[in-house]
Amino acid sequence: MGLTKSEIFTEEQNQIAAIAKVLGHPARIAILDFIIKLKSCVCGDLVKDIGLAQPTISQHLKELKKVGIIKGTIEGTSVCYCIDDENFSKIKETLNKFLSKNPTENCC
Amino acid sequence: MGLTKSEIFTEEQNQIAAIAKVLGHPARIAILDFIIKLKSCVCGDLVKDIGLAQPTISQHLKELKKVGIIKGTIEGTSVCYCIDDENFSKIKETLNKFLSKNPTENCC
DNA sequence: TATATTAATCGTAATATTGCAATAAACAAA
DNA sequence: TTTGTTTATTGCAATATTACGATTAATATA
Repeated sequence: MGLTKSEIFTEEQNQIAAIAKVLGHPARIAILDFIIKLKSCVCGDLVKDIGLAQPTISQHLKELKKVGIIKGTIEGTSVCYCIDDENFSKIKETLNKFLSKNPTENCC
Repeated sequence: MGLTKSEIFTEEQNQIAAIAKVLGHPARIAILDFIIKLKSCVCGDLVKDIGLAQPTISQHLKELKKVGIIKGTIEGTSVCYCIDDENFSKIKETLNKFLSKNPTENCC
């Protein structure tokens, strides 16, 4: 009831789902788009660009950080958010591995 | 609230997020694993294999069908669920396009 | 030190998701 | 037609997510 039964799935299934879940919100995709385009990596700029309240953006950044897609570096009073290249590569590998296991034939 | 503000994001951002969201649950990954391995495509076999109640599996199948990853074919009293190859290819392309846009350099 | 700037955290309301029991619907077989 | 088999739908309880105002924490600057 509202609670995912993680224990009945494999480690890998849970991991893939966890990554996909974090990517499963347009605000987080928009944040990644913004950071990847190197427009800026300062949190405040994200708030201005995306159009959600600062606490909301902060919350989404936290989610992205949790799975290791981005990392934050404190620079004075502001925080610089960047792609965590090493982790993001691993994440992409995990997803690609799943996406590439296609059935050679189908039954219907 | 609890309501995603889809209108402030691009079509593409919403689309990527919608796909990722559906993949963001281990039961749905397990279902895809099962179908892809061609163990069986009958709904009832999924229920037995995965260990969630029949209505729960049925609900997850509905989600997967909604974004076009799978399709269901009625075969007598049972339903055969298979990967919708054409749609799944498009979905993978969309995801890969996003995953491959990496920043050439990083700021931190 | 006082004040501004920036981002995180807390608390809360609204909505969404997950899971299942009960039931319905659709079809096959006796 | 009746009965069994299989899947979908309904209704509901428990939990999670999204969003934001208010506040806090941390640092920079006057």
